[in-house]
Parts: sequence; structure tokens; C-alpha cells
Amino acid sequence: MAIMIVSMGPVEKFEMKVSREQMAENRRRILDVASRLFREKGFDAVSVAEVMKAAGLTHGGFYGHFSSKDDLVAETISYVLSRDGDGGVDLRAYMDEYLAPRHRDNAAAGCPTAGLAADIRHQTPAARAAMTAGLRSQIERLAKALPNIDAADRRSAAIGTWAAMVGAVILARAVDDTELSDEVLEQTRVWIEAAIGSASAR
Amino acid sequence: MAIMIVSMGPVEKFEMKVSREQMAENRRRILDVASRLFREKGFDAVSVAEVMKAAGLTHGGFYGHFSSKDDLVAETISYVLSRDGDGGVDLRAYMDEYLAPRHRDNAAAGCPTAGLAADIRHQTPAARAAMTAGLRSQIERLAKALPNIDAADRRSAAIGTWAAMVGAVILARAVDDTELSDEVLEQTRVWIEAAIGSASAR
DNA sequence: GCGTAAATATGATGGCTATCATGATTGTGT
DNA sequence: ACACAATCATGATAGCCATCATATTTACGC
Repeated sequence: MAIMIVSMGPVEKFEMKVSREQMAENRRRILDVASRLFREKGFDAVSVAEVMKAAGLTHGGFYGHFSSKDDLVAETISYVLSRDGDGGVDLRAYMDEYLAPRHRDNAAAGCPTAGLAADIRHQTPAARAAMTAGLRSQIERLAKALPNIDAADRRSAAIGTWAAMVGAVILARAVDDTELSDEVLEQTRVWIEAAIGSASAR
Repeated sequence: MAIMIVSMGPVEKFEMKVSREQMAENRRRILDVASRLFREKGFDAVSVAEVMKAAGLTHGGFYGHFSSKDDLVAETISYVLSRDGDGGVDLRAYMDEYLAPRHRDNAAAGCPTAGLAADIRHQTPAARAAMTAGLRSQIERLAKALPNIDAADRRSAAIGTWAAMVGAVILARAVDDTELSDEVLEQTRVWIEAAIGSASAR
């Protein structure tokens, strides 16, 4: 079992001005850490100071990187959503991973849409625009992963499938009973596969 | 066009102690107003004082009704979820209402699950328990509304359908582009109807 | 009718948060 | 090498919020 050292403080104790490279890495780390914290706790429940501390910095430097917390929120959304690979998807394998207890129990590293979509309704226009772009490309990615379905129905199937996947994870996370929660994930998977199967058999 | 007077302040200006009946009505009004505000803005974004003001009271009396804000949250969830009728459902009509722009644009009066499920993950065990009970009865209600489907598949269909409905509304609300948002609602409806149709035709 | 307890109002309090101001340190272009 | 500017740390500030303390009025049991 390999243990990875994840936490890293400021590289040196008294390095007040860092190189450009360091600064870019700091910014990336802020976005990375923010995306995890936001997914885990929601936008409102995470403070700027908490993000900076988790990134190994202090709160003061924040406004050198972002103009406001709202700015960080918007940038974080486009950061995580644009990072998703746009290559092909094996839908069966993707669904197995997505509709799984492991994913449900690890929101911090999980799908940003499942973790943040509901919260984005209350965010700035910039944040909502980033989510819109992300949803658009996700629908297209899923449509490409449904080659057995008639072109006419493909977009509908991609949208319906994605809505069910996101909804199932959100419901599974809301529920306090593991058995019911597992059932929601599992039966949503069964239902989607049946729907895709009968649509492609037509 | 009928204009309804909805807002009602404190019934009389200087009534410091009110009758039992008045107090019960006040409590109901607090829960009612809280459920609307929470659905509209999320739990964190609504303050105790805001709820009380919207109920026509001041913030001080709050702790006579509830032991904490967390308590209010939990009570509100079971209040709004238990209020849903448990009679039969015409699934077609229900879906048409649910997956509609009118519902998307009116979260305050809309489905509590769509409005609050994602937020409940961060709430107290009591709140999550209330949501669990609500989800259970909703699944059963939907299963009853799918009489044309084999009993073996009925629960799976109810879960998948509900996940897709909730997910679609959440996604539609997150998105900043009306056209895409409308499409998500409409195509999810089409997808579910096709899935139900082919499952019942089997 | 009367005293008491209940219901709500008014008014703190302490903690948290976003944001800003200032200062220290040191990369970077010349 | 030097000056400048960029980067981050330390330390306010102002506002909001949940919660509590106390006062005020009045319903309700006797």
C-alpha cells in the first residue's frame, strides 16, 4: 500500500516572493484544493482562509490570485469542468464507476456536477456560464458514447441518462440509510441499462 | 387576473403573548415560510432573522419554537415532505408539471427534493432521516403509478424515473441558457416516457 | 378576578468571514 | 549589481449571524 504525501506547506519558511513558476503552481494548488473543498462541503461552507490554508498559504495572498471569492468559485468551476477528458467514454464502465458507493462516499474527488450543480443556482453568472459549458460538452460526450442508438434519439438518451446519473448520486448522498442509498445507485444503473438496451434493440 | 394578498404581518401590533391557537399558527407559518425560503436560497443562505421576519415576527421569539436553526431545518424537511399527498399519481400529468419551465423557475414553491436534496448532505442526522423517509415514500408512490410494468421491474423503474426527474430539474436550474435548460427538461421527459413505454410493452 | 407562566419583543454578545492595508522579502529585467 | 515590482505574510476592519438575557404583555388555570 503506497502512501502518498499530499500535504505540502510553503516550500520554504521565509520565502516571501516566489518565482513565477512557484506562483503558477500556487494558483493551481489553490484551484485544486478549492475544487475538492467545494465539492465536499459546498461553496458557502468553505471560507477563503480555509482554502488558502489547505493550499499551504495564508489568507492574505488570496486577492493576489483572485479578485473575490465569487471569482474563485467561477474559476474553480471552469477549472474542474474543463479538465475532464473529452476522449471517448466506455459508457458501461463509466456508469459502473459513477453509480457506485465509492463515488457516493467520496464527493471531494468525485463528479463536480453531482457535487456542485445544485449549489450553482445561487452563484454568479460567470459560475453558471462555466457550468453551462460543462453540461453541453458532457451531453455531447455521452451522445458519442451511445453509438447503438438512432441518431434521432441519441441526444435525448444522453440527456436522460445524465440526468438520472446525477440525480441518483445526489439522492444517494442525501439519504441516511446505506441500504436504500445503495439501492438507488444500483437500480438506477439497472434502469438506465434496460432503457439503453431496449432503445438500441429497436 | 386575481391578485392574492399573501403577506400578513403580525396580527396586532402590541400583542406580546398570543393565544395557544395563535402560537400554533405562528409555528406553522414559520415552517411554511422557512420551507419556501430554504427551497429558494438553500439552508445556509437563509438566516433565522430572515425567516422570522418573513413570518411576521422578530428574531427573539424563534427559540421559543425551535431549539436551534438545525432543529428548524430538520422540522422543516419533515413538515414539507410529509405534507405531500400519498394518494395515487397520474404519472404522465405529474411529469408534465415536474419537468416544466414553470417548475424550474419557481423553486420556492416547487419540489423540496429537487430544491434541497443536495444541501441535505451537509445537515444533521435528523434532517437526513427526514429526507430518507420522504424518499422512501416517494419511491413507493411512483411504483404504484407504474401499473403497466412488471412487478419485478417496477421498483427499479420508480427509482430510475425519480432520479432522472430530480436530476433534470437540478441541471436545468444550474444552467444559464434557457434553450439548453428547456431541452434538458423536455428530452428527459421524452427519454423517460420511451423507457416506460418499452418496459411496459415487453 | 388574580397570579403565574407563556409568548414574543428588544437588545446584547461572541464568533466567523470577506476584504483591505501594510510590510517584508526577493525574483526579474536592465 | 540595482531598482522595481511582484508575491505572500501579518494584522486590522466591518458586517453578519446564531444564540442568549432580559423585559413586557397577556392568556389561562385556579
